[in-house]
Amino acid sequence: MEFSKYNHKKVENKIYSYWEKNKLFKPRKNKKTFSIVIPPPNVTGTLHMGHALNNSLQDVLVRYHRMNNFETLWQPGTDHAGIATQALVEKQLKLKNIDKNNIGRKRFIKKVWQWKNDYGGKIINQLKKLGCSCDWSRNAFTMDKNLSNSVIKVFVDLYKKKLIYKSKKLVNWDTFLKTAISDLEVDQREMNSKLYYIKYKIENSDNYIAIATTRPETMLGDTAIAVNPSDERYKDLAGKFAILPIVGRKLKIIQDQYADPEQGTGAVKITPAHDFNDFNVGRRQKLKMINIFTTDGKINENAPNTYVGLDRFEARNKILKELSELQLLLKEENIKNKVPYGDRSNTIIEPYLTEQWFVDAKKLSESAKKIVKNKKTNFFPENWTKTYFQWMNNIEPWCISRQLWWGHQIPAWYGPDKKIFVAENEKKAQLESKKFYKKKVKLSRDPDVLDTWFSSGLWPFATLGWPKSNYYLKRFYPTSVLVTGFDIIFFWVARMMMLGMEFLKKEPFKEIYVHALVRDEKGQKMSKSKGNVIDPLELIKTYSADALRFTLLSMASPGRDVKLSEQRVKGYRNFLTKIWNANNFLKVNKCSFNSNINTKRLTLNINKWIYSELIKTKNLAEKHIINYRFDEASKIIYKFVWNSYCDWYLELSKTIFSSNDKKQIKEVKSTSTYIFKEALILLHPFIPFITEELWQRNKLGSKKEKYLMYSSWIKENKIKKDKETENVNDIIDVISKMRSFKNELSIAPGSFIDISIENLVKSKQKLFFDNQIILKKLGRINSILTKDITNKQSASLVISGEIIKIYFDQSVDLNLIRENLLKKQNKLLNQLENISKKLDNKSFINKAPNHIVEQEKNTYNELKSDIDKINLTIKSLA
RNA sequence: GGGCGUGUAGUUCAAUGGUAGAACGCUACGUUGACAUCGUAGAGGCCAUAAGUUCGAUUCUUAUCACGCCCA
Repeated sequence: MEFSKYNHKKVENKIYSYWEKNKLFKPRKNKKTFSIVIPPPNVTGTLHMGHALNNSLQDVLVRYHRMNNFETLWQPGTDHAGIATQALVEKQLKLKNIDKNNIGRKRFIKKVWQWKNDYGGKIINQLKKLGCSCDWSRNAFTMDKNLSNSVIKVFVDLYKKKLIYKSKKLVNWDTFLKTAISDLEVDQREMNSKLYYIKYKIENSDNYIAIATTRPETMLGDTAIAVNPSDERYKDLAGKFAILPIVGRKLKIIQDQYADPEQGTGAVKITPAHDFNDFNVGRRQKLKMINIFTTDGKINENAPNTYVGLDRFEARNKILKELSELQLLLKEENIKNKVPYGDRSNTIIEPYLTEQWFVDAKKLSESAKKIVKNKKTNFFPENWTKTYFQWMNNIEPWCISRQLWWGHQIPAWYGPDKKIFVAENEKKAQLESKKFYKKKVKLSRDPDVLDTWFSSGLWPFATLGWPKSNYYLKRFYPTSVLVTGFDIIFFWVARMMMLGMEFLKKEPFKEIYVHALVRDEKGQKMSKSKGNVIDPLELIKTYSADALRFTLLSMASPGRDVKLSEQRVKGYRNFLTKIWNANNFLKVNKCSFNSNINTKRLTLNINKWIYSELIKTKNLAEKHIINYRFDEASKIIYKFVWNSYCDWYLELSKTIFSSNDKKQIKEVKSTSTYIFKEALILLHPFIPFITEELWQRNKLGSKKEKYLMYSSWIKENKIKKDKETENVNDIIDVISKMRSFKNELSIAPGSFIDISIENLVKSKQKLFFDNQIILKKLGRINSILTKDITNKQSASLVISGEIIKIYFDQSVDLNLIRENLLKKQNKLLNQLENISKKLDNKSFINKAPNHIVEQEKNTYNELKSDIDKINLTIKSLA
């Protein structure tokens, strides 16, 4: 009979719309709850391997809990990604020759929304291709009305608590995007740079003081020179003045611990407006702060005329040229240093003096730390706790304002005298200003928007409806687990913890499962520039979403990166085919899926055996899922389906099918389908598509459990230890050994042979006779004899201390057999020697635990008996 | 400089205080009315190096050497 092959391309889309149509992803009321909020992908994003891993993991958890009677919510959504989205739309407009400044803020934002509505759903559809079972009816977006309301409320609230403030500070300034960014968005890259040694003339003297700098152009903003108070070389110069070359400004030579006598010349120029360390020196020493850059990194009017308008790097060259003409450039040194780059713009970040809004992260971090310390929130793997604390303990004020248009505009209004009114809307701000000024004044709103991570920080509760109280918030907050990559522990996780604790007084998640990065098969980070990016959607197209998911899950070992190779995906695609074909086998044998079986009343050993294997597998898989060991869980189920069920059980069942025993056939028919059905249920969280397809094809839904997605894993968890299931293991062992023995002796594996079990004990003989149909078929045995045939060539096979004689018609090389046996014997002798050494060791006998000693003694005896039997056999070969 | 992690079969990875397992790859063979996207069998490892703890270390401790990541 010919069967159709599994075609995932036809199946997966169809199945997904079936789930959606029947609204299966919505939470169903139940006693226990389980909830996850998705790490919202950027609305500009497309699905990459990181997403694929992240969401496969979440989907397994969600599907597992949904099946097993938890009221389960997977809250989805996307992030508005301020900079990325604005840049993207700006670029598109530019192609149409439209400048955003010409159309103005309002119209520009309209354009962004239009883009979002047209293309923003792309990644959501890609998540669907992966099989994600999010409740899409609740799909959220960080710029949605209700989320915006939460953002405003949080801002106003924190401002009132003085946890948000405005301040003039040095910030990381992106001269390309013309906005401030947070420290986390700065990438420190090691570069080959030059250290320039420059002479500054001492006032009223012919002497010079030499300083070293990697950024000579910033000298235009120098306001002092610092030396270390302990530095004898400069004792005399301290307090005097140097003349800033080119500019001519007088610079006081100050003493400050910051100057490191070991570095450069020991004297250091101080540019408080353009260097974080110098800024601190400037504050301590009350120095003037001179800003020399425009927002786009050009020299401003605070510099000599010839420099104004020059780009910062042009200015550097011009300065160097001029200094060398003035013979003030002492030398250049090649060095390696860290240069700050903006992770979005890829340009060098400028420390820049501006007024920005800050969150007092230090205060907020206290309860966020406490909750982890008290183990209300746990990291898995646990060592991420350290990373979390390390950052929390050294937390800096968080700069939250961005000079962008796309995002949550800061709810702050300014009066004519720059007095700040923070309020939920303009009306309220007006009211407050009226109170203050005693009359109506014109207010202007702060043009800046909030850092995107500010709104993502509210994600776990804002998406559930906060600040309104509703069923979802009450039911699903705190969420059960956050599944995320380690790269955003600071960016995102820490902030959700802080804001969640501040506003809900409860931790946002009970557990944080931190997964690794997906790399290519050589262990390299995937990047477009390297060209080693594997597109998950391509893999889905070729091998199916199920195969991709299974691959990622089986490789998700804690604390290890996932090195993805296409071969693995292919391998798991084969697994799907295997399942498909097993189903075909059941159909060939007219196994009906609807028959009820009472698993307690199984009579056939093989049925009892496969049932107990099923329970074992379920127990382990359950344990592994709860412990986030998806690698182990997927492996154990894989092994059960392929090795236990297909390789052995179905093979064994063939012997029954070809017999005449109607009763036995009936039991096998119903057991095989029953086990298959249960296997589909176990497999479903990992490979939802093919399991659903088979569920439907076989009409496995009952009235009580219509949907596979709602079918619980089997409840039974006791594993019966009885002789009958053990017998099956023995039979399997005998068959395997027979096969390998034949192979070693180069006997055609297909040939039927006679064996004699004369030397076996009675109970073992019984085993052989009880299972002779199986043994004859799978072991390819003609007849099982109880008397030795003396006139035939034979060889002896030793199985756990028992000898079975095997006869063959074709002539076999006796030397081959002998060699073979000797090889085996040697191996055993080595083992025996090791064990007897142990047993001779008195301290081992005295100190090792009893059961280990017993165990060693047993192995010793077994080995000895095996060796003796082999000896006998070798002798008999003569 | 501080912190974290990883070195186990050709490759990717597990497990374990009582001398090691899987998958893929490789080799040989192909008998069976589910399946060649398959079956059966096989080869393969001083568990990075050194010292210590222990009756016993691949496993615990320390050091060294490699590699990776994060923070300054």
